[in-house]
Amino acid sequence: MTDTPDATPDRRPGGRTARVRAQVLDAVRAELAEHGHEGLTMEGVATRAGVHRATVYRRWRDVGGLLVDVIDAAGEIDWQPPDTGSLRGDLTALNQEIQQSLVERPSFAVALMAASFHSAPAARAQTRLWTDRYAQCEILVERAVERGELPAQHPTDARSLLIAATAPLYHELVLLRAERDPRLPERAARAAVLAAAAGAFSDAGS
Amino acid sequence: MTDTPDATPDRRPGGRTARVRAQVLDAVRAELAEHGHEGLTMEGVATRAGVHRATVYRRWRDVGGLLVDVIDAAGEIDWQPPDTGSLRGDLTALNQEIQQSLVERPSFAVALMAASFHSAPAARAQTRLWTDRYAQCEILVERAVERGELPAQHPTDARSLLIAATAPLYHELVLLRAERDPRLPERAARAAVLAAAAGAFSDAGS
DNA sequence: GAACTGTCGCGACGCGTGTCGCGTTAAGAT
DNA sequence: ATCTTAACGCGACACGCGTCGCGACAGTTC
Repeated sequence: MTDTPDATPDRRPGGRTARVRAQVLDAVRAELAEHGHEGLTMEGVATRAGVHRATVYRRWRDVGGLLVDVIDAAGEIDWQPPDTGSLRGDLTALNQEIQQSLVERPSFAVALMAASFHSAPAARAQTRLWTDRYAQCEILVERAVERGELPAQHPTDARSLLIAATAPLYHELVLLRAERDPRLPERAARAAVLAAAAGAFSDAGS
Repeated sequence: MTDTPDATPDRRPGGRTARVRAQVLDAVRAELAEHGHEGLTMEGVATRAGVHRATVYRRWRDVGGLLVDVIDAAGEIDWQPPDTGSLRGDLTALNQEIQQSLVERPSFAVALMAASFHSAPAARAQTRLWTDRYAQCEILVERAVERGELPAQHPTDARSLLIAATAPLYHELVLLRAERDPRLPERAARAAVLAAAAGAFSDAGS
């Protein structure tokens, strides 16, 4: 079921094993923050964690395995979507959060994306995390419908709306490597809301 | 000026040098198509090109250098944006082209993105290529204004509109790794056009 | 607390990658 | 046609990555 190779041995989860895991995962985050995804190496993690290389190889197999464990750990922290009182405000706040995570150097989010190209398990873990986040954000659309900001008779596809609102951020900052634009979060949110109001995300074709 | 390390030696660009370059670049494309970006290795390229490893290292330095040369070569082929008679049709056609390039296995475009995370020169070359393509597509918006599909008094920011129309494709297929959705190109194009008609991409704030 | 066994530390090994120096070949100049 | 030298072929080398087998340690159970 899980992609995690052997990161949490169920046979003996006690003191030392758990301590080694915590040391290694902390080392991964520290190495990621210090050297970026480029400098994330098995040997560096092992050395920083004060653990032998073979141990890291045995339990996590490769860099992707380390990322999977870190991603899953990140997915367990409870995250709440913004609630500003309006759909446009919510999407703007969400975009600002996304922009912040993509612009900070080094960016943990960018490191995950880069690693996902090299490890299928890491890619699946990342997809799981983002799918959960988008699902959690669907309540933004529901609240907007309740407030009357969106028409109720044309049911809006929440996922499409959310992706339309957030995709330009990733596209500009990650793929096009553009400079940070302080107005982009608000503009992308506004465009998505206007499209939604025009029925762009209702199931009925034009 | 150019990021290309030493791919085109200006001292002696004649017969053998040019032939080696052509062999190596062909080998890069073939290896990319056969093994994906994962299996693109200097030794594999050298072997397939019938050239010694040291030659490849000397002229292209690393895998990123090879990609830079291939990307620049791809930018020299003349590409024309679609012209279907309507903005929505143009954007839909553009999105279908993008989707095709991202879905085909192995995907040359995805390989470039993955490589761009590991080589700054390759990333710059890719950014140059995409910036050119988006600039070429601005004519789609100009034609739409001429046809009266978009209001002329509120000047539409062509780049923002194009990114809003195409970003969901990359987001779904590359980052979220969703399955191919035959209706996504048309839907993303429609949403962008509706947002543009509502003035979402004009310079004036809300 | 004593036996059992999962987990870790340790060192050695194979392998692929990247570099270097030298001799050879061939492109460009006279 | 001959010379100069840029570019390539070749083999050897160093280095880091990943694996393996063994012994030691510590968590679990009785």
